[in-house]
Amino acid sequence: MKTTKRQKLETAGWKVGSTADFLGLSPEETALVEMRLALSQTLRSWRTKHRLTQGDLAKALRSSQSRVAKMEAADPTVSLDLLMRSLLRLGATTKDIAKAIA
Amino acid sequence: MKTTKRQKLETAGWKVGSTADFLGLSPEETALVEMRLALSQTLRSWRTKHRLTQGDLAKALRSSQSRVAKMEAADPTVSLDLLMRSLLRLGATTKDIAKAIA
DNA sequence: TGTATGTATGTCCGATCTGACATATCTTCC
DNA sequence: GGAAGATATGTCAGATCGGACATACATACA
Repeated sequence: MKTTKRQKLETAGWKVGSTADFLGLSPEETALVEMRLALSQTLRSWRTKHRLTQGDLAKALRSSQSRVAKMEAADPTVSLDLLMRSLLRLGATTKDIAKAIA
Repeated sequence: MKTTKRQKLETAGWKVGSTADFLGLSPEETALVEMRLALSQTLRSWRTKHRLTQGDLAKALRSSQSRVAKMEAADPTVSLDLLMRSLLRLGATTKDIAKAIA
């Protein structure tokens, strides 16, 4: 794993090479976690770039502030679907999403 | 829209430029449909490449033949999450997925 | 310190998704 | 034509997800 990715995961509270592996996360599960993280970070960067609060974004998405917070926290109860839908509604393209998760 | 993409959509039963637009699909919704299609096609190609039946794949995924069929048909009841999880379990990487949806 | 603004966390119930089953519709042989 | 294997379609109960609300925590500033 590249150092940058490891840092991202650990920043989000995942101890790569210790906790994750100890928990027995399979490659798929790890990949899903990484995708969720990548998308959540992309979402936050889009939001802050536009100088929006989580509440503002929630309104734009017809969601709630708490859910936006969970999205950005890569909460397990947030699906990739929701993250992608949110990004798309913010004007992101499939290419942007592809770039984020690659 | 590029011709190739239009063909893919129409092959799957979507009349791009007629039904889709007539139904008033927003850009996000269209993008989601396209992603689902791209992933479903990738899934089918991976399966056939491995010479597996839908039943075989279902067993590997601990799912059912009918759900695999729906996945490959880009059925609206199938989430992007499920498609991605399935691809990952087949050995695809996040890069493969990114390439598929881009 | 206290207030205002923004963010995080926990819970709940209605909505959506999923595996499973039944059954229908192909294909490909004989 | 018909049997066998593969794929498609419809339905449903249980599982997961999502918006909403309450509330806790954080940061800034007077």
